[in-house]
Amino acid sequence: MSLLKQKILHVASDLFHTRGINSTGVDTIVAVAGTTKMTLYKHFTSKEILILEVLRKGHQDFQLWLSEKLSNHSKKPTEKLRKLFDFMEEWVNSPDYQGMAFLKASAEFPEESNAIHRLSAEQSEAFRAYLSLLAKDAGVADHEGLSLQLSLLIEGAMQAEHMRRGSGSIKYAKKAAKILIDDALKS
Amino acid sequence: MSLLKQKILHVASDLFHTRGINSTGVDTIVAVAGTTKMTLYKHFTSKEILILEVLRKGHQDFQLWLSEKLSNHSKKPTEKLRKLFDFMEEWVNSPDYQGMAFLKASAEFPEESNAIHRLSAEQSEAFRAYLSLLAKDAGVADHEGLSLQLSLLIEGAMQAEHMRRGSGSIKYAKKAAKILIDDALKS
DNA sequence: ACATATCTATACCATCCTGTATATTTTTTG
DNA sequence: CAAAAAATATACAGGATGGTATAGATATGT
Repeated sequence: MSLLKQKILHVASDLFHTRGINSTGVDTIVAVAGTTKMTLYKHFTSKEILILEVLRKGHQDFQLWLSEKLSNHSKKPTEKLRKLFDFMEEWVNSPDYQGMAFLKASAEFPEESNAIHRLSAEQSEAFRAYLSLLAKDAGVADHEGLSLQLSLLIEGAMQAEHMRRGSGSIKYAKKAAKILIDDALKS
Repeated sequence: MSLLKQKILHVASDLFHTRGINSTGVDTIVAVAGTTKMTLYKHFTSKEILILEVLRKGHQDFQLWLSEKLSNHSKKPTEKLRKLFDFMEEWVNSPDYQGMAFLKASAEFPEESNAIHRLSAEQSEAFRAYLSLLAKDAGVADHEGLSLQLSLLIEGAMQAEHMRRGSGSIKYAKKAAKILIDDALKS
């Protein structure tokens, strides 16, 4: 992938996160990225395509980062599950954290027929399915249920951390997760 | 308040919810409400003011509805706390449910300097404070912590229910809430 | 019936937005 | 160095948007 294309993707992701997707025009994106509209439209056939690629890259980066962190930490499934929220906290506090893009995207494009909305929903579901697998490996009977609960906590905490920074959302989400995981493991 | 003004507020709230705020033009609002732009701008000096009033009304309606339901149900604080998620479920399934507006609004207007964003953050915090009061009355020591956790679950569930309808988010949020409340009450 | 306030109808302006046309310059590659 | 590819500069079309101007219609209360 061309350097410029990467730069555009990164700048767009940043602007979408700080100003919102609909409120960010392509003129702003190319200005910040230090290029022109012609080049942008040579790499992305439309703004919608650009948005979709930003979402895809963001989700991929996050999933890769998380699963690598988890497998580096331990081979034992229950250890992984227990360490999950520590890594989520690390992710939120990492310098170039740009939110969970699909959360905002689905809010800005609420119609189910919309391609951006559908991709967001898929990513949200994929993340939950990943959590479900973690829980299953750890021997949780109702791993589907637990994964849903954990994803609610995480998505809620992301949202809250964005709305009221420094509210300690992650910290309390972590405590809640511990209680839920303990409960799910013993039954 | 004039009937037309109410109608405009209601239609705007509905359109904001189904199509998004930024994607809904004032032309569309007046067309659906069966009136004209002149009338709209006589009642609301700008689109931003309209958005703010929609948010205020939505939040007020919800808070009134919930606190009334809770006090009608029982006078005992612990009973109220335990019944909370049942009413949340009822709210989500009610015919004219239009989401928790402040969640989406804060996503569409992410800048902290923005008036809409600030109101959203205030409402989110007000809701959490209300939950904290419920928990405190029920004798929960760390009522601030529990209220934060419950609000994460609720906001996460609202978001999820909007993204993947019929995912059973509320049902599992309710189970999680029960576990967290039990844990908080016994310690 | 008269005066006042509210609502409608319609046209319009200025601005912003996505996307394209055209021509020129820079970079890469053989 | 020459040819091809990629990037720039700039201007502009076409449409949507928020908001206003003007003038007429309808309703309300006295």
